[in-house]
Amino acid sequence: MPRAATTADVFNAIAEPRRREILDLLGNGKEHAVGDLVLRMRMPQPAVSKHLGVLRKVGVVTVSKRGQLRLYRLNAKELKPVHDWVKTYERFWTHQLGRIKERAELKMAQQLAKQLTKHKEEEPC
Amino acid sequence: MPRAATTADVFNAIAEPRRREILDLLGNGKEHAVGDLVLRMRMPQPAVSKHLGVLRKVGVVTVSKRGQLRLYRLNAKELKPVHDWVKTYERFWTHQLGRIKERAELKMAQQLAKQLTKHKEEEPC
DNA sequence: TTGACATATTCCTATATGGGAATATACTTC
DNA sequence: GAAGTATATTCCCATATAGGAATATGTCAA
Repeated sequence: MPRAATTADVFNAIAEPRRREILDLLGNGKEHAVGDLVLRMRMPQPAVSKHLGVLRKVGVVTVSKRGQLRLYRLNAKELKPVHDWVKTYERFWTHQLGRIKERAELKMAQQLAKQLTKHKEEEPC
Repeated sequence: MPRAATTADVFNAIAEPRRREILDLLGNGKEHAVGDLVLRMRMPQPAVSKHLGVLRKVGVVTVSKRGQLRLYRLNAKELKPVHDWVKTYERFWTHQLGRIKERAELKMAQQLAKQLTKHKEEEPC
C-alpha cells in the first residue's frame, strides 16, 4: 500500500507546510481570492490552485464564485479532529508549567469575583 | 519535487493513522516493548518496527534497550508544534460555545475566590 | 467577436511511500 | 556453540505525490 493520499483526511492535508501557510493566511476568517494568495505566497498560481484543491477536498476551505474570482474561506471546524487528538498530549508539556498557570488562574479568579460582586446586576442578553 | 518524507517533520509523521495509534498506546507515559505494541496493534512486527522508526526519527518517541527488548516511550513535547499551530484555530469552534463557557468560568471564579478568601494562608511550596 | 484576465487542469518526472516476505542482527538460555 | 526469542532491515511493488510547463476553462470589457 502506498502512502495515503493528501486528500484522504485533514491530517494528511496539513502535513504540507505550504498548505498550512495558506490556512494561516485565511486565518482572519475573511474571503481571499486566489490571486491574493498567489501574491502573498510568492509561488506560481497553478501550485496554489493545486494546494487549494487539496484543502477543498478535505473540506477545510470553501470556495464561492464572485465574477471571475474564486473566493476561498477557511472552514476551521474541520481542523477540530487534529486539535482534539493532539490536545490529549497537552498535559505532557503543561504539567511543569502547571503551577505557574494555576497561580495566574487563581489571581484571575479573584479579580473576576471582585468585579462580579461589585456591580452584581448587569450583563444583558 | 515529490511529497516530503514522513520523517521530514512531526506533521508528516502523524499523518499516518497507525502511527497516531501507536502514540495513543504510548500515551500513558510508560515504556512499551515492541512486542507489546505488535500485540495491541494486531499488525505484523516489521510494520510496527517501521512505524516506530519513523516516529523515532522525528523524535516523538525514544527507545532504550533492556536485554533483548526495545522499550519505547513517548516524547510528547515534540507534538507541541502541532498543538501550537492548530490551537490558533480553536476559537473558530469555541466561539459559539464561548458564552456558556464564560458563564461556567465566572461561576468557577466565584467559588475559587470564596475558597481563597476563606482560609487565606495555606499552600506549601 | 475578440482580447484580457483569473483560475483550474493536464502532462511530466523524480522521489517516497506502506505493506508483505524474507532475511539480518542481537540477545538469552541451554 | 546451537537453538530460540525480539527486533530491525532489505527487497519488492503499486501508488501518489509537488512542482514546472503548457494548456484549458470561465468571465469580463470593448
